[in-house]
Amino acid sequence: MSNPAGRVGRVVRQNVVVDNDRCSIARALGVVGERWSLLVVRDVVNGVRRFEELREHLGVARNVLSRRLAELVDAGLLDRVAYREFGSRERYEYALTPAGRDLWPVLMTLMAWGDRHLADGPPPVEHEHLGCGGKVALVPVCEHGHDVDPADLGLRLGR
Amino acid sequence: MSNPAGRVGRVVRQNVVVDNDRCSIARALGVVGERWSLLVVRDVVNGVRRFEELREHLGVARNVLSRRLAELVDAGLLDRVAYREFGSRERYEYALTPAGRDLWPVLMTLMAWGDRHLADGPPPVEHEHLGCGGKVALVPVCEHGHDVDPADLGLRLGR
DNA sequence: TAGCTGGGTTGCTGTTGGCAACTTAGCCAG
DNA sequence: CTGGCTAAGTTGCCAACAGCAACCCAGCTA
Repeated sequence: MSNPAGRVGRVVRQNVVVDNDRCSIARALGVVGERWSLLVVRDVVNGVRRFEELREHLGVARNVLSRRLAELVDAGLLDRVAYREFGSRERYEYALTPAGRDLWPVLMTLMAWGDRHLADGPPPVEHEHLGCGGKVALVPVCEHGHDVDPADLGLRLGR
Repeated sequence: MSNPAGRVGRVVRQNVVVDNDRCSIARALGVVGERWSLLVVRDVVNGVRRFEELREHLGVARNVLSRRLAELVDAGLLDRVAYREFGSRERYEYALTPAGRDLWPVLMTLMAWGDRHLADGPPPVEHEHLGCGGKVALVPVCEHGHDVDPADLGLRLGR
């Protein structure tokens, strides 16, 4: 590793370079980094759970969706659960697992970035605190309770 | 749109479905959703700025990296800036634009998710508040200052 | 003048994405 | 009990993109 400044435990602002296959970002992207994965998760979060609904809303080819869903089930982000409607045979829909549900902050930050940098109007969707109706954002806070200015954000290598 | 519950202004917990090309998540993924984009941004954030360094650290093919960098410059996430070292000709390195820098929350949430769900040990990197040394996380807070429990997070359609 | 180095481009090949057509399982109507 | 309908796929084919390796190019140094 060509990382002179990145000694263990040292706080640095740059040149914190982790071997790529140990990096959690790289690993996360290995699971949800493919073309439709996060959009599928987004739709399932939003209540679109069935194959045909997903295909129609996403405009994705059936075989691609089929593969993506199988991979997401496989990766433990979705569960394939049976359901049956009146006068129809048993079918399957897709539900989030806890791991899948935990992706909501990723979706939220992506959405915030898109709202900010790619918008052509007001944000089409906002997150809201059901308790009080206020808009919700993700803010960086340190374990001692300080609000953290992004400029004061450092990286520390673990052991 | 097949979205009976999603009337404008109505707060709902699911079936909030936005037309795909107006969705900020879809747009964001259109820019940073391709295979190496976020990893390149991550490396540039971490101080890896030059073509050869990026290529070596990411293990990506030159032509692919070349294309990705051009696209990221094009999309306004990176700037191609000249530099010159003693005894070398002028070369170029890549620096984050404000829009690129604003991706840090996306990287942070991805990292947190990977740390939580794909880890095989302690987190290799942590974010730290340079003021006090405390670990930093992104927490959902509403505009009225309440900490928001993820279970109390709703979606609201904009106009 | 020849060689080195960073930062690419070009050509070839293998994998993935996308479309369209076909399949399958159960329900229902005649 | 035959034929049609629907959701949820599967299969086949083609085009686009990723990956690898080889080559290029501009300026520096020897």
